[in-house]
Amino acid sequence: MKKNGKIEKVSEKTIGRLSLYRRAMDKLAKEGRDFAFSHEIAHMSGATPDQVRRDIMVLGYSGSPNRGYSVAELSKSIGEFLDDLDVQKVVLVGVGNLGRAILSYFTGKRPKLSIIACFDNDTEKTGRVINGCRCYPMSQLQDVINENSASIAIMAVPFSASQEVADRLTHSGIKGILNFTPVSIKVPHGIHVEDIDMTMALEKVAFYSRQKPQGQLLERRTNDKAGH
Amino acid sequence: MKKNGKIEKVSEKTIGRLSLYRRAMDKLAKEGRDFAFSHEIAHMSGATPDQVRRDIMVLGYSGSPNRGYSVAELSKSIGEFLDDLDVQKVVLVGVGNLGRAILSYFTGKRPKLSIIACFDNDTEKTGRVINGCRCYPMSQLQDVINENSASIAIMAVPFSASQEVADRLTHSGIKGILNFTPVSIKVPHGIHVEDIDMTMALEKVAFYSRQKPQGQLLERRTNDKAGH
DNA sequence: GCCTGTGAAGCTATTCACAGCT
DNA sequence: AGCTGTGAATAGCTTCACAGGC
Repeated sequence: MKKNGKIEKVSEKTIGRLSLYRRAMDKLAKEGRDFAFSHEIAHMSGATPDQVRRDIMVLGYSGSPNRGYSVAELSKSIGEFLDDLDVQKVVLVGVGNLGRAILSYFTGKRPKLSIIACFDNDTEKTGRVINGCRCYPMSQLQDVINENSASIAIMAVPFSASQEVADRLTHSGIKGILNFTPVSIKVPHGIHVEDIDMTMALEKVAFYSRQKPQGQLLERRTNDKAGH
Repeated sequence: MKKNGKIEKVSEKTIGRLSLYRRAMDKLAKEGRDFAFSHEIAHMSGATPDQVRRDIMVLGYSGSPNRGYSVAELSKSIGEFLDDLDVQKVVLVGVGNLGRAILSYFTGKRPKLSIIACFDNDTEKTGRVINGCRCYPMSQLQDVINENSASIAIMAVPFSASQEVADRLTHSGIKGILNFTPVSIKVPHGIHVEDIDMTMALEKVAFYSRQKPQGQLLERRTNDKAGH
């Protein structure tokens, strides 16, 4: 998004990294830092200085060549870009081990994102408050989502229930899904799905940590000096 | 990897998708299917038929134009490509909510990947068996990794401990890390790190599920799973 | 005819390289 | 001197398009 009217495409990768930069800013702010250079932000976020500067371009915010970026202002700019004006309401579906871990993980992490309800079929769980979150039976999914205008769902249900739950969520007006299920769910056009596939991630690590025959194809060092 | 000597670079994305294709094969096998077409595999994995065919090329395995790919043989080929000959030993560091969820999630998921130990500082946990996995104190990290030749670690520790744990893991000979910590860890060259950043993922979903002022810049969903 | 395998084209994302600032 | 902002070049990925096979 440029300062003037011109609209520009922002890549999904950039969106993700902006979230990381903001987290870096929060950390620096806590340490009392007022300014940071692109290479510092890059180091903290696992990116390159070029990426950082290019990503920040979309915010329409500019740093200063001799002091870098203002920690407070960059954080604010990212917030204006990423966050909604209101708090966005989130529901969690599936309160098993993973669901509970997610609940305690996210609680209070981001002020503009609030998990307002969770759902499960297990009558041991429904009606109770779990990790600070009220648990409803699945039958109330639609109602609770509508009454609260929740727009985001986190799915941590057994894979066999994935598609059915996804359908019910999209019918209830959910606009984005964070899917922890190892299933590629089908959603109507315009609904955003972000998959977190832990098995795939572990298998990737396993592949790259294998002893490769001749250390081939994993590298491609050109002539760079230090690590990253 | 071509059939003949020629070595070819395989992209990280392809590695990830091969893992998904194998899972699709496992599912089809359970349903009694013997063959599958690229478009079916694509549908099940959230990919395109072109991608599927191209990814499969690296295996050196070929399908048949009129029956598609043999479910059993494709699964076997992917296994030969992705898996090590031996079982790869995995350790989990950090047995909080998330760590326990990970333990129960992965148990028995993949025969060639075995979580052989977990670690924590909490003396309530150490010495016990948690979700089928023996829990050791952090002080025994190096010893247990070495004695068992573990090559992979899953990190689910508090972010403040991230870098220190990563250092100890790499010093102990760990070759790959699945990092659930919201911190970009620094590792020596040659060690593979895969990050699962749940906060970033949720913020991405939140961004894309926002009602945008003029529906601008969100057009053009490229990697839209639903396709059409 | 509809599929696979694959060179070639088309895109997207990252990196280079440098002007301009302070 | 060392940084930011940004066109231009490059590398990496995906999609097109079509030959070849059953």
